[in-house]
Amino acid sequence: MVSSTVENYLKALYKLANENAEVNISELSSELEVSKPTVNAMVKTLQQHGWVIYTKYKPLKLTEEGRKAAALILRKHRLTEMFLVEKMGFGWEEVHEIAEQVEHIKAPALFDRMDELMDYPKVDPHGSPIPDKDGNIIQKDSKKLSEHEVGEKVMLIALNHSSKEFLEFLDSRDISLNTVFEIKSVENFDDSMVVSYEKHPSETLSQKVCERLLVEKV
Amino acid sequence: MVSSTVENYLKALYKLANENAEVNISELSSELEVSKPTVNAMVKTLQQHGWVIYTKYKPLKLTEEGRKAAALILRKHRLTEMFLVEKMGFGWEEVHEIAEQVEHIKAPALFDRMDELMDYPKVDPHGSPIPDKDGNIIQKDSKKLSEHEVGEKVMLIALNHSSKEFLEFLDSRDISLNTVFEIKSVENFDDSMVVSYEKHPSETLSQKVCERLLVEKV
DNA sequence: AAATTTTGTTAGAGTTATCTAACTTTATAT
DNA sequence: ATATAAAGTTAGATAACTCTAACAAAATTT
Ligand SMILES: [Mn+2]
Ligand SMILES: [Mn+2]
Ligand SMILES: [Mn+2]
Ligand SMILES: [Mn+2]
Repeated sequence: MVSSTVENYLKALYKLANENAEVNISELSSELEVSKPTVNAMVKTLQQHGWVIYTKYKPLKLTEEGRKAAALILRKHRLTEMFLVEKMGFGWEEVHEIAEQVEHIKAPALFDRMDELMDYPKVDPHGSPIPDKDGNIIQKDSKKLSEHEVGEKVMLIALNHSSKEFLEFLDSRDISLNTVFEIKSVENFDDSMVVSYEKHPSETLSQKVCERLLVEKV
Repeated sequence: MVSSTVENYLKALYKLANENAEVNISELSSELEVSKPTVNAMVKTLQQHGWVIYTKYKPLKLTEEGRKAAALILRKHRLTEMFLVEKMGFGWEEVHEIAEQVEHIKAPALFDRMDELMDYPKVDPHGSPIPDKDGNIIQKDSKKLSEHEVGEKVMLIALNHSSKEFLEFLDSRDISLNTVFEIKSVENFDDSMVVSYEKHPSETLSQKVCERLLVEKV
């Protein structure tokens, strides 16, 4: 049976492959905060599972089977997060750590039941898509808030990175998924934006924040 | 952090200590289906945690701290089982395997939330008591059905052993917790009992079954 | 009391997952 | 083109958890 350690490497590889197609040992090493020799050894395990194509000194390529296996772990992670929020009353900033553990549980029925009880949600509490049982994943196309212009009205549909600190910042400003922003102005100096949204007639968001908010035009 | 392997040894030790007070390496070895040298090594780890008193060639004694640590794992196991049955619609025969994994998750808030959502249940789906947050456990006193006599009316409050096969047998006879039996007769030859209960005017239960049903007089 | 069986320990080894140190290969800069 | 830096690999070690084989101690039987 695949250990949670191996599953975490696969997940990290999947994440990096979504950003770059080809992935370096070094990237995986810093993503997972383990040494390069450790990654080097683990890559051989991933290869034995048919999840990665590996040739000495060449960048790693995730295979289709690897992509699917990773998506099925993400499915468990995201169903868990959604279940914790929707059915158990946790805040969106509390669920990632728990899901990081629960995603390794080998009990398909548990996750299918969560799925059913929530009536087959399409996204997790942070707006990330939930892969289906075959590992298919529908990525809604969205743009960063920072790429939009003054006067546009956009709705928050997902987050780019979702650290606890960032989520708590959003909570403090009453920003949640589906919040509709109107862009009032963009500061040339630091690319910060002034936006308005329900109950907040004027709020300034730093560029860092605007890059992490994925929105679609309304 | 304590690994799930170590936690499983502690649980097994707790279980055996409840039956015998003193526990042998051999007993643990067969309970967990690992070799005796493996147990011998692990006992030294348990000792380092202060969970067991160990002297070469002497039987093991669970310490008070060990008892408490074990009870807290059992708490997570049983809350999980109850949650799966009460809130997620699983059958009582499906939940043990899942709980065996979930009990190792390090997220106190998850289990406290389950507890709260179920309004602090006292027993799991098999009638076993759920320890409180301090590891205190209230064992309801009950007798085996086999120890009762003709004419008595008793209610099923817990199960002695709860293998999937046994639970499925009970399902097939519509026997569940709180079922009230009236003992119609006891067969001297094989100690089987004929009982009646709701919708079952006459059902024969083997001695093996009667020994696994924990009941109290009504 | 001696023999036998059961129980427990030690020794030695394998697997997984990790590290550091040293080296090699590839990429980048001068 | 050469030097330097970055990336990748190999070697060797450690910790956790497991095994089998061999031996020692304790308990049981004869
Ligand atoms: Mn997450
Ligand atoms: Mn994880
Ligand atoms: Mn159980
Ligand atoms: Mn377990």
